[in-house]
Amino acid sequence: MPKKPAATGRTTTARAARSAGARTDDAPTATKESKSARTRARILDAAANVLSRRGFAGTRLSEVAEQAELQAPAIYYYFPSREDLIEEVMWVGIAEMRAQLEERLGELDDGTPPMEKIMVAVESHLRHALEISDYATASIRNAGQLPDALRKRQLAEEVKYGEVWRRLLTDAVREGDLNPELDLYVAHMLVIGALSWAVEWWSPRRGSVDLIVANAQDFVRAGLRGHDAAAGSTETGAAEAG
Amino acid sequence: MPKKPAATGRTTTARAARSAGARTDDAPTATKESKSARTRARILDAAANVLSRRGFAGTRLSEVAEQAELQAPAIYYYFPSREDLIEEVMWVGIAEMRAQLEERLGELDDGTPPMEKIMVAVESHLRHALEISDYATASIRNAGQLPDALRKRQLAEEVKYGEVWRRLLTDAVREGDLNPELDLYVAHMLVIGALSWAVEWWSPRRGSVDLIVANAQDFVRAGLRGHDAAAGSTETGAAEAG
DNA sequence: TCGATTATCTAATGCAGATTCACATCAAGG
DNA sequence: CCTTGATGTGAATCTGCATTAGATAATCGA
Repeated sequence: MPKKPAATGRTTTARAARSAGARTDDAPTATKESKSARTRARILDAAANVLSRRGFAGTRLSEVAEQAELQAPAIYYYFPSREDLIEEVMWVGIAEMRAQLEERLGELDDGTPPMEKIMVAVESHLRHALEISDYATASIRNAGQLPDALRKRQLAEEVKYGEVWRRLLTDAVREGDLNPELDLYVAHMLVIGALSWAVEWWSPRRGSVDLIVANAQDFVRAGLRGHDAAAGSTETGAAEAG
Repeated sequence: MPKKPAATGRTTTARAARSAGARTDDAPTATKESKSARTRARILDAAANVLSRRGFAGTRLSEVAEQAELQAPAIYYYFPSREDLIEEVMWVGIAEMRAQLEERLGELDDGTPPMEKIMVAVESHLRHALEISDYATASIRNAGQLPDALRKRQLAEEVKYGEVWRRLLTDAVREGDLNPELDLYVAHMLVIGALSWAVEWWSPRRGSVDLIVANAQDFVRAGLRGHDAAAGSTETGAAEAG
């Protein structure tokens, strides 16, 4: 009966090490558990990748195993079940997203205007989704197809991430930077949608991430602010009968 | 050996029937869209619904059958295989979307300014996705997870739908209605993303579709137009082909 | 080198779900 | 009624895949 490694691994799944890319190895003692941890991380990474491409139901342990360069049953040494593995990917996906966002926001000057913070958030979201992480893609693409049981933690993280955004938006409102005709929640979702959708169409051939970021920032800033004229001429003959 | 009904039938739902031209039989029994056709449509509708909720790999024929109120093997009387069934759903999804958009655009005055046409497109997309059709939701959510073999037709339709939008956007550019800093393709995708994402978060509890439409229109219009003070450095045209 | 703990493999097991097959049922006409 | 084709069914295959069991390898402290 072998002792399994950190079953419900939460933070620091050694993938933090990979993505942050900060250290090769700093603690001598860390090296020992590092092999096990690294295998676990390899599996998790592979799962994220497969999940992002195949979807929840389409994620086969055999494919995960192949990509992690081991045999499928070995996965059970690190995760109690397929569902647990997937759950962790989904959860880590958004958690990292929020972590990165808060880090970026933390680096800003106290006096930074709300709209500028939103621009930072736009960049953070896009870069994370496009450059860094299959986790984010997996998380974004599969949120809608996950059985409720698996969704809990992810949902909680999603809420937290949403709250950060929400705060930015309300700050912007207070500053008068937001088109007053916009419903805050709807606006929030429109922005997140514009950004999240990028994982569906972007590829390096579509232009540099920098280009995408710049465009998205322009688009979101203007969209949120609204045109001066927007206050008056909103009616498009479409939704007048509220 | 019973004679199967129109194999590659497109006359599926009443709605679909009107949208595209048939390419197979209709000469002998021109007016026979009765029970058989309706059963087929029921299956297709059920498949669209299941597909939109479960994803490609998660779509079980048993669930489709249950929703269509028949037994799973009966599906094979109308569709050669699970994949064919799914393929048709995906394909019809976007085809209808485009059909509706072109219909709406066709109703407009010749002199309608480009930006207003875009507003109509925004409304059309949202209403179709939110109100009318599981097909659209299924199509949107699963485009990224479909095996290439199944993707072909859908992709073709997607391109056509994209071309309609593209035309609207280039017209707006000609009119000087678009922020010149925006890359056309990226802007297009940002808009589609903001709209498509609605299927992930909207529910009647989030507000009326009218509200969503109005907000989206404001957001998109302002976002595309850009605001007057948008000055800076850009090398638009980086990804300007396609 | 030995044994113990850790890590991983190969060969079952068992189920779920697509597809097939061999009959039912049903509607309409003779 | 009885035939015939259109529809549909229930039970039987066949396969893919998660999960388990039972070894074997690798690592390491002594």
